[in-house]
Amino acid sequence: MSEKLSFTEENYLKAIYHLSDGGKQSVNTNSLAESMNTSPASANDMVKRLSQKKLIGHQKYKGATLEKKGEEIALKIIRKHRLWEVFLVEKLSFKWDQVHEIAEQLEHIQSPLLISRLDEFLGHPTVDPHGDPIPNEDGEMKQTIKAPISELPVSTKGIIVSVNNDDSSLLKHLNTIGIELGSKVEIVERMEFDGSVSVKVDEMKQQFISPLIADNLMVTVID
Amino acid sequence: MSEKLSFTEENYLKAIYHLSDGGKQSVNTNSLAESMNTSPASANDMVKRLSQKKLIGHQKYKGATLEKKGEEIALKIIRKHRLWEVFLVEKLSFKWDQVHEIAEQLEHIQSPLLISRLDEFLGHPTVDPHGDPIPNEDGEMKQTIKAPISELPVSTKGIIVSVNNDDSSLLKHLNTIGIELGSKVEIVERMEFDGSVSVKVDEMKQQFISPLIADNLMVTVID
DNA sequence: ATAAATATTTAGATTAATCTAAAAAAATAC
DNA sequence: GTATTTTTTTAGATTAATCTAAATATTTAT
Repeated sequence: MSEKLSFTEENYLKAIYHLSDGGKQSVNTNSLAESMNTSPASANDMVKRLSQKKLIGHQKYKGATLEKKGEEIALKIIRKHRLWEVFLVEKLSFKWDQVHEIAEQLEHIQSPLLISRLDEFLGHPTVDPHGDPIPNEDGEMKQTIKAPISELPVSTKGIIVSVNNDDSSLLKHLNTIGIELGSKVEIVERMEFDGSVSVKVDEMKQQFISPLIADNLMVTVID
Repeated sequence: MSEKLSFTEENYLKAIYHLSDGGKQSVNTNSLAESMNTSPASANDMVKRLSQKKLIGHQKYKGATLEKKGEEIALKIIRKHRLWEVFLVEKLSFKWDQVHEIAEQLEHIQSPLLISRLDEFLGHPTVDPHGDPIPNEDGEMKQTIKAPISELPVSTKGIIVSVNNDDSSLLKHLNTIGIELGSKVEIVERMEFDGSVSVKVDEMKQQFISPLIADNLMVTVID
């Protein structure tokens, strides 16, 4: 059936998937080359190769578009990447910002059984430690909901994905109360009179959060 | 420092390590080629390459011998391979005979931190699911002790590594009582009057084992 | 709508890892 | 100790993935 792809080919497919915003747009040679840290000529060579294999579509001077088969492969790689990231953070105590490079390697391991077992072992997570959604076995991804803590109902769980504010004293405060990008939070209680919020951080310590902070902490909702 | 090796180069080093019985003997081109499923010409090409990099020693027509640096690398790969096998069996419920191929891929992932974390996560195992010893971070391997169940003292733990007997009714019996290659056993009690033994299998069910079987089940001792 | 800037493609070369076929050396057999 | 067999090496070719430099097409600006 489908002949085995090289790591490089897989990486190109993944890059095309991301740059095309999930296969919606076509990807021009230069951005692809930049994303792959290579020359436009090399990117063009690879575009020809992948197009020959019917994984992407390509007309001269018109950029690359994912074909169905190519998109399937890209989604499988993304699934593997994100599952491994969950493993590294949840089981091996890595921080959210240490896992990407390792997952870039692990995503190329070939074994469907390994991935389904890993998925089960991790409890079928739907988002990775950066808050990005994990495609299921059929390549379907749940749409993620991203909102400030101030807008989430009580008992919602989520992952801190960004801080809408770069005031250094705010960042320092977050640091001291143990909240960082990638932290898992659960809304415990909301004080309606002033909008302050009580959250549980990383399934451990409970923290009180001021209305201002609650407005600036963006969270991706889990489940 | 040491330039990154290709998967192929790593695999050759590993093969040379195994074929030379841990660096003791020199390895001839033909056996290396056979072990790598390739032609003697290709193996010879690679021997030249690795010798150029000072990872192995090589004189024309005299075969290949591991240099210190090459042996270190080989041991690191073997360490990774065996740790991943433990992970697959202990954490992802693979059977001992399903893990080799996947570990062949995982052993090439580069990240010392990943391996030390994995080692810790698995509780610093000293043998893999086949009973082979796992080198530590310094490349040292505990010598394994292999003996029939009949000779092991009470409370010893081990892994079934072979059955010294291919009587099919014995194999069938082992099968029905849930003992197979790779099973983890602990000696619970020995009946001195007839040499029969009570063992705990895979940390669950307790089983009674006849003297004949106890003599024929070879075990590698853990710890 | 033409010129200038940008993007894309082609041509030709390079490197790693392989191959086949043939030559050369070493081991073995008689 | 010569002939035969086996092992090892060389020579030359091939394929994938890359590169640089040059050529060509497209887009943008005036």
